[in-house]
Amino acid sequence: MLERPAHDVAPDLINKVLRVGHHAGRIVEVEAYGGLDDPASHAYRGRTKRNNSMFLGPGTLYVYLIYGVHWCANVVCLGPGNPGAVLIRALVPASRGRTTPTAGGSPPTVQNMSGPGKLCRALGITGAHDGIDLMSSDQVGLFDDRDGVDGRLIVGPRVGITRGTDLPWRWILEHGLSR
DNA sequence: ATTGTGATACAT
DNA sequence: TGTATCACAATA
Repeated sequence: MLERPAHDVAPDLINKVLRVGHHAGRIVEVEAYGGLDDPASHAYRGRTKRNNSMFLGPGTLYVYLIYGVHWCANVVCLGPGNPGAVLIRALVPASRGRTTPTAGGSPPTVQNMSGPGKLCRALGITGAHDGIDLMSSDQVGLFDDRDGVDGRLIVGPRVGITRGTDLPWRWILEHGLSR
């Protein structure tokens, strides 16, 4: 499933459910990032302290801080010698737009999960989750519930980058954020 | 040759 | 605001 290039895995993550603790969201927008071949990837210049979890193998959660403010979450693909990851850019509440009432805080909404930084805040993802194995963790999980939002996939260039802008490695579920 | 440090550019 | 990179200094 994840042991393929990120640009191959990315569209397959659409409509999968990402769960963190008692919050969950259905993936409706993703971007793929490669390794040494992709100048926009954090792994482009090899292994560093920050991108270390991109090298831990498929199923690893790679979480990094952007603008010194927002956490962003990626699902790592491929193996240690050939890093790649899928940036999760937007979610909608799981279970057909309704979320189970949670003890305390209000459940995530469409609006507060529409963006890579916002979704991490909504689900409570922080640097503490960097490097977690999605397949074996009981705190975080990635699921195919064989359900999802109907719609076409819109493919286009990645945003917020200065290099590698030619690659059509962004996938958005049409109407995903409006249902 | 290698390692350290301060400035700076920019943010998958 | 954190990080990587670059230029250059210091070490040896």
